[in-house]
Amino acid sequence: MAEPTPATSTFDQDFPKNYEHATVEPRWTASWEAQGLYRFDPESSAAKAGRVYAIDTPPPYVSAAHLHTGHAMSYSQAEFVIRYKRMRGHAVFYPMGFDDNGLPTERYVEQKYKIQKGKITRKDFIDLCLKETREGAEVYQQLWKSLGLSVDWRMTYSTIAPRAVKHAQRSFLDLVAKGRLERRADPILWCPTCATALAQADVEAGEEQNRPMHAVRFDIVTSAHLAGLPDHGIIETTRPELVTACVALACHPEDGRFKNLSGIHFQVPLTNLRPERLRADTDDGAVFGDGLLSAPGGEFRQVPLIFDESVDPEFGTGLMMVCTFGDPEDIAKWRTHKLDTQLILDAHGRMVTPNIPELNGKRVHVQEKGSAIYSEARAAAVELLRQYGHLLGIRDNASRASLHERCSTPVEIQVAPQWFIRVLDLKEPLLERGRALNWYPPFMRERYEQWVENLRWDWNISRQRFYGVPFPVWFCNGCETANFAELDEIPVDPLMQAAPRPCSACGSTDLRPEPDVMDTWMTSSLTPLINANWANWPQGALQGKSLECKENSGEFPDIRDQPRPALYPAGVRVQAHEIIRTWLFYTVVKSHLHTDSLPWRDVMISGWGLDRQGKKMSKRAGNFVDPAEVIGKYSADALRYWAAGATLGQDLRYLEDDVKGGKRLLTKLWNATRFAMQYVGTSLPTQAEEPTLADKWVRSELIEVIGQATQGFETYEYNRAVRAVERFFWDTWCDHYLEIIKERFRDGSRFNAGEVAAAQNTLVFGTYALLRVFAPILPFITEELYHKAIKPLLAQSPVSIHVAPWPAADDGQVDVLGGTIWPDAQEHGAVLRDLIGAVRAARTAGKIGGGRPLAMIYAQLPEAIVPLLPEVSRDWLAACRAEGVQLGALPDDLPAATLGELHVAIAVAELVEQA
RNA sequence: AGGCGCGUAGCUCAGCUGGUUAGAGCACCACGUUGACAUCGUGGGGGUCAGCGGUUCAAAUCCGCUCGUGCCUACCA
Repeated sequence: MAEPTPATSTFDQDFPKNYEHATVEPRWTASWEAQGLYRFDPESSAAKAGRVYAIDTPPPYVSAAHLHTGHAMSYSQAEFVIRYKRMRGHAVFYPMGFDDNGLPTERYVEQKYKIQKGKITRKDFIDLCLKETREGAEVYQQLWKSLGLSVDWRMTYSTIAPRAVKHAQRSFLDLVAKGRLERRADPILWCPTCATALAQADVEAGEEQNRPMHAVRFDIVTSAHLAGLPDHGIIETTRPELVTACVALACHPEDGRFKNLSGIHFQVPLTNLRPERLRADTDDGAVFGDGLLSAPGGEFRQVPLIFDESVDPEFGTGLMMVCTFGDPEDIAKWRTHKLDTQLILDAHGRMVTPNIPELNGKRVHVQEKGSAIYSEARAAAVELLRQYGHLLGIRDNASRASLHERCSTPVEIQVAPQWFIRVLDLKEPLLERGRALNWYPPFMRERYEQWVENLRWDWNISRQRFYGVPFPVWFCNGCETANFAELDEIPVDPLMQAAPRPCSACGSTDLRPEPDVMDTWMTSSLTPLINANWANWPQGALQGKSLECKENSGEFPDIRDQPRPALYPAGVRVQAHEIIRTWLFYTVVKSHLHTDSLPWRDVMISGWGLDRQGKKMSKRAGNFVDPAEVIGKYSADALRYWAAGATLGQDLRYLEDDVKGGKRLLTKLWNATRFAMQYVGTSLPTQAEEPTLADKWVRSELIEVIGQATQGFETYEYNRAVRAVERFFWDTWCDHYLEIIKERFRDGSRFNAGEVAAAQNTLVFGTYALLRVFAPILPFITEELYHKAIKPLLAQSPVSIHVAPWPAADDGQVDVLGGTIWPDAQEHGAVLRDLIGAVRAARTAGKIGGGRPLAMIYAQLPEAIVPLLPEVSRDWLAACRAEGVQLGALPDDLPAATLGELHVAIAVAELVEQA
């Protein structure tokens, strides 16, 4: 009989009664950092064997400085799986990135410093952006560390740093070489507030609101007026201010009302207006001042009637105004019918109508208070149309505007030369890539499919902004040829560096830099390639390498800036669902074009962090909770525990009670481990063990639970893993097993030394296994407990629980105590559990506390259970602190209970003595 | 307007390929706990699994429709 090791003062010192997360967590953060525990090691055997797991998580916009528990949630969720993979023996490559180039940062700086593009020098502006970027990154890194993210901070990238710039420029040049890039002066989406071109993905639908429909009369040109035909047509439009940009009226070819009108022309209202006083004096009209009025005096511009299948005869009057440009429909008809172009908006959304002073210079869109949008240009146009008798009516009409997602301004369409990546011809191969990717959860693929199917624009990557990756391009002032930098000349900023050679076409040395910068997604779409240092790859780096997105092959130069093709394709991309159409889509495009492969094997899509009411947390809404506060109050582990409660792909509400639940779990884990170790002592038992049913049962259950947890992590369903483990721990391990074995250590007469040794082994190895399966979720307390309780007992102990082997192997074999599952142990253990439950119910019925010994348990049991009693009864009696059991009819006068088919009554010790 | 997700206890949510009496946590009630528990344990109340119809020996689960809700996409000049 081994002596139990009771709590001593030494034990209390080594193993404090309370768990202090506020001191423990920062200590381990520092320790892990000092050891370089999470560094990617290309020399490790796992890396050399090709067991590499590279992670591509979102580089947050550091400019935002608004981290909330929603961010903490999604990064934690990714990290659960990352820690699991590390324990499975993968060489984990987990870098953090910061997205600090582009429009989001510019918008932030503009708002913070109340400045605008154009009123500050390009250099000053960029300096401010860089400053905010540095400060933001610092704050973020602090939080990520306190959250326990196992990032290799040496590998951090920034999307404005030279390495990323080089990648973006190489990507550009590679696409030029592949014939994927075009410079075109197409009509493109345009933000009048930001004064830049946009891509389709930058546009979002606004709230539905009243956007009145205006009926406008177009007179038919007199010479074409035939007897019996009408003398005018009526169109309906929500954009009356664009009437003077009309280039055609369109109808459906089968529409009977217009069939006979083939060949006729209409007069465009207001185009006959001229400024009153200066009409005779000048030709160009550039000098009109305020107070001038227009008056009829010129010729009406005439536009044809065109026939187009896309016009819906049922809509409005069946006659549609085509102007340049109100919406994509206009562009389509403009293209098909080769129509004239009448541009009347400038880059800031102001009307350019020199002949109509009342309209000229007026803003098309003005953000009013609330969500209503009032347009001064529209109001003026309506007034003019009414004045000249062209406005036939206004009716209410609900629809929604397309907004620039960064500033919520309704987008316009402009024509200006831009760089485009042709993608519209790639829909099929891109859909094929989407199908080849492993989506977790699978239904998220639908979002991708729909986006690709609905693509309507090539990817415009030009932005008329300051803070972004420059195009490595100089234009020839002589012949307008675009001259590109060579691969060995990047990264380069043409605004700072003169063209390295004369124009390739005409030999001129008169070259000017491309002033535009690249779309921010041009860079962030390269994150898997940036991590692999693709821009530094030699020719043929991927040759002979499987791009099947299976396991990666080995061979790593270990210097940070060296090419690392073995990290590509990455193992997994983790991101939220709302950027499937942007980040995920663009990354797939790039990998398809650059490497003819997928960028990663798996994609894990997380949901949103919601507030208590179920609204998405955001800075703008002001409904966010600061994760640093939560960590301070409840610990990072508790916050992570909350995050682990989300079903993959589903949103999760932030409820403080759930974080408190995590804190409770930590306390329980601490106490249970501390309790267990009191009975183990300072070394493992040498006595051969003789496990009882309780030992066999709990070990068998544990093995099953480990299997469930493994299965959960393998499919990125961390919540299944944590729920299974937590339930086992609380219910089976604490409430049953630990209660059962107390008696083994308390009363030396009941159990022999082999049985005590069995309990001690179970405690040690069960605790070790539990700590390991909890470790991905609760990295801090598991590390602390591992070092306090387990590591000193093991002969060959891992330096950290986070590099300890996962307790299950690929083939499902579990290494806990030899992985033995005893036949019938789970079934018989369930009987034991029920028998204990029945007695506990009887105690409750008789108001008898669990501490009071029982003299006798009277039991009436089903036939099938009776034969199990020899195996079950000792643990049963021990758990119930009962002297004996007697089968048969139950005495009437004792506290009794029924659980299923089990009927029991109990007699406390004193009562028996008195009887 | 299409697509996807969700609708299960007062609240927040699990319930994978259909199979005992539908579960957990929180909240609530009662009882017990000076021997691991800044508490914990035991027991209890509480559900038309949104609704209707279908398939099946068997449906929270599969199918159809309807309603509500959220998101994605498209938007109608």
